[in-house]
Amino acid sequence: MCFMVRGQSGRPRSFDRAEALERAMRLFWERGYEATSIAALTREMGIAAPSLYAAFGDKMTLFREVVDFYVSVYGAYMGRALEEEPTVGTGMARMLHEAASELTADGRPRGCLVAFAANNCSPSCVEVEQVLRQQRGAMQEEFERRIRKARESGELPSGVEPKELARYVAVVFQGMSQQARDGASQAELEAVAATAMLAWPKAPGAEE
Amino acid sequence: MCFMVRGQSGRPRSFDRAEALERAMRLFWERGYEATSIAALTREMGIAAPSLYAAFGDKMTLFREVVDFYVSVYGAYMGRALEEEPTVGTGMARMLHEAASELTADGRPRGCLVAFAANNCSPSCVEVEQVLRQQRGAMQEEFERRIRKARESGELPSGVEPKELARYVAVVFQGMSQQARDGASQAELEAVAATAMLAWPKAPGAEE
DNA sequence: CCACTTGTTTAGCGGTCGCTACAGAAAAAG
DNA sequence: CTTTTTCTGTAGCGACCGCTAAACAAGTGG
Repeated sequence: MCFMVRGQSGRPRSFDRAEALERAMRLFWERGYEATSIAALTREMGIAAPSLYAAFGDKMTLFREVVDFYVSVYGAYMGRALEEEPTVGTGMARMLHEAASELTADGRPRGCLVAFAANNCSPSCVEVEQVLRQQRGAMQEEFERRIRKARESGELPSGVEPKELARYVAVVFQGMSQQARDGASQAELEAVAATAMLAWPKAPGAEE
Repeated sequence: MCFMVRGQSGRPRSFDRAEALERAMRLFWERGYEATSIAALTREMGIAAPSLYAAFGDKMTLFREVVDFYVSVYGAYMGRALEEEPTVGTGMARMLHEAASELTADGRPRGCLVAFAANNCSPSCVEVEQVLRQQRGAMQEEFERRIRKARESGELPSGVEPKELARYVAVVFQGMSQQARDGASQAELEAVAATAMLAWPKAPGAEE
């Protein structure tokens, strides 16, 4: 009873926590927060309810963790596209182009979890709606920062409003996500992305 | 017992059916299909459950009627814009511009019911999801028809693909709807609509 | 008045929801 | 071995879900 601080006492967990989290993510991704019951989660994760609650807290805490995991894994391509491309225009184009394939990839639910997992919520779980709303806001702000940086370096006309342009890109992405849910193919979404980029402001020095 | 076919026997209904339908619509619009319980509906409509079932059938039948009503009343501006404007370009621009104010109007839920009321559904009510999916498809086809007509009359370059362009407009509209839910103002959505129309194909004869 | 039809009210059905009390099982510590 | 700690399985809590049986109320037709 003295210094048992190794955190290793007691019966060991009988399942892989990371794998269980991923399975939970799949279900939330497919059906959304409220429509995913604890019973469905335990079935899919292969564990009983008390194990779930011991490992992840309550349903909402689990969902938060799922969202964090999703964003860091399945949303990472966005930040990469914006960082790695030399100009904001090619960055946004690449981001939307990659979104077309990410949102329709085989072997996973279609569309974006952040865009759809908590759109229709009972009054009891507005908190969950807020979590995703905040994530969408963060994405939009990332767009805005990149655009503002480009404008300051003279890459875009000074008349461009970063907030407005960022909102436009977010609109296109979210619309593409809905289309993916409704069955649009990768090629169809790529065409949408290409069309959307026709609205992108011309560089200051580029005459036609 | 002979020919009482006037449909006027029995105790008369004690509530206004049309008003009850409208109140139901508000609730579905705000919360979506599954998150709106019968208890919430009866409370809001001011009637008891058996009256609801007698007048509207079950929950899904009521929802279908709500959707039809919504589309014919709150979605009518779309068809009007596309019909009344002389060119497809001004028609789409007006439609998106009006959407910016429709989706953020005071005194009603934000965003489009058809876009959001059944995004996260349990396996038990995929049917409802299909109803709205079909409505979205109908909207997109309406866009496509108008674009095709314009192309055939030489109003658009022959390289334009009506289906692709229609999907782009649908993407913008659905994204705007999401933004409206997330709190975007009418002015902000109008800016998005204006930006989106920058991608609209130039008329064949119009040089710059 | 009575017969008939239809709406309303109360009360509650079987089922699922998120969540947990409790007892047993599996590890480390002594 | 026993004790302590932590996880697992069963079983079920109270609340809510969509929906409805049954008794009563309010009209029409005779």
